[in-house]
Amino acid sequence: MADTPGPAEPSLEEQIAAYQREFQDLDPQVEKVVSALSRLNRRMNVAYGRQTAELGISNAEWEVLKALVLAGRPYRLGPGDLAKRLGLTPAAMTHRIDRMVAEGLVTRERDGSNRVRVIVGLTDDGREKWLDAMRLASVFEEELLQDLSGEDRGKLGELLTKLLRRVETAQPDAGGRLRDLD
Amino acid sequence: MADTPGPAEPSLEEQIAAYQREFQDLDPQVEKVVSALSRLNRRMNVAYGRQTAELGISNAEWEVLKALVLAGRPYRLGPGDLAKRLGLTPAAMTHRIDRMVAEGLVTRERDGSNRVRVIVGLTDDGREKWLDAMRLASVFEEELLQDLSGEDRGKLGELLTKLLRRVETAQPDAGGRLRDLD
DNA sequence: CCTGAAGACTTCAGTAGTAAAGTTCGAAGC
DNA sequence: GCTTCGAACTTTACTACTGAAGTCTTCAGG
Repeated sequence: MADTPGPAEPSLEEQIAAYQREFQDLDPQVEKVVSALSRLNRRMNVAYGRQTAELGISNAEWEVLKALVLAGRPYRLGPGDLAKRLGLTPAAMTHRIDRMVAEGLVTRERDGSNRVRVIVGLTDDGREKWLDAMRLASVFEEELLQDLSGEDRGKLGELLTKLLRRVETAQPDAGGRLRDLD
Repeated sequence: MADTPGPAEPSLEEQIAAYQREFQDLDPQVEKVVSALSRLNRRMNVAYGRQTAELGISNAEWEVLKALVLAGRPYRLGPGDLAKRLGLTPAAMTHRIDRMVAEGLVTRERDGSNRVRVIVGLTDDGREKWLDAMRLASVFEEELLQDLSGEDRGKLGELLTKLLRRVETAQPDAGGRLRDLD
């Protein structure tokens, strides 16, 4: 009956056209960049979610593993620090760590020298999971960029870095939770 | 006391270096693009959240308004269709619409010809909010891209579109919820 | 007509997040 | 050496989303 079996999502081009129609004083070039960025990110998150699910972890857990590994040996950070790096509230971090300890991906210990401090450490199992995830991710990322020449990849990295610098100077530290408005 | 008052988040450069250290078979050029994309998106969402909060709505509500406006006049869509466009489950859509109806941003009616179908329509108030949000967003987006020449903006749009095309063909319709894996 | 299957939305139970209050320990002043 | 302040994590109450089950309507067949 429905002539449109999947109305679903309009294409990027249709969306740009709709913006022009509904809000004239908008630079289509700018809107194209912004819309593509946002869609791209959604798609990438879906892809990562698929991959981490394959490994039996969630994207959220993967982020924690990533932060610990990127911190470098001995792969230990406090919950507060982790929360800042992931852009979560400390409360959310507490719960996430609970789950990950239960799954054996990380350990939670009290700091010897300061008993109110907690230290989250990567287990061997956690490190293995991270490596597995990275192997999958790197294949996906290479595929994602496969249509771009080496030169284009460099250019893209450079352009994105410029944008990033701009927002980062505008929002000194948005590493915190989303609502540090007041 | 702490020599590192805000350990917070490592810079993009530090992060790339850490990846090289921890996982050698990774193209730094690729990782730079991917990391920049992900950070950029986080920052942008923070910025949008700040703006919509200024208008007394949430980012989630803004997305619904956006979908309705972009659908074109008469600015009406069913909850199921909306859910697909936003990448949510129908259940989440029901609740979101509840809130937005209560705030007078949209209306919920039964379709005359098919009484099981529901139609969500934009109110004048909702359209106003969308316009306000767009004005703020377009200023922000112009600022975001201000360091790029017209040529660079075009190039960036083109490169991002290439990536998008690649993921969209790889994942035919990920417009649905995140977990259509099984 | 009545029945059964399919579609579209809603309801329910469970999970993960935020904000704010609570707890515990360490450090600085008196 | 007590006491108070502050830092770091946890707990509590609430909000939003997912997946699955439920309800209601339409449509096709006997």
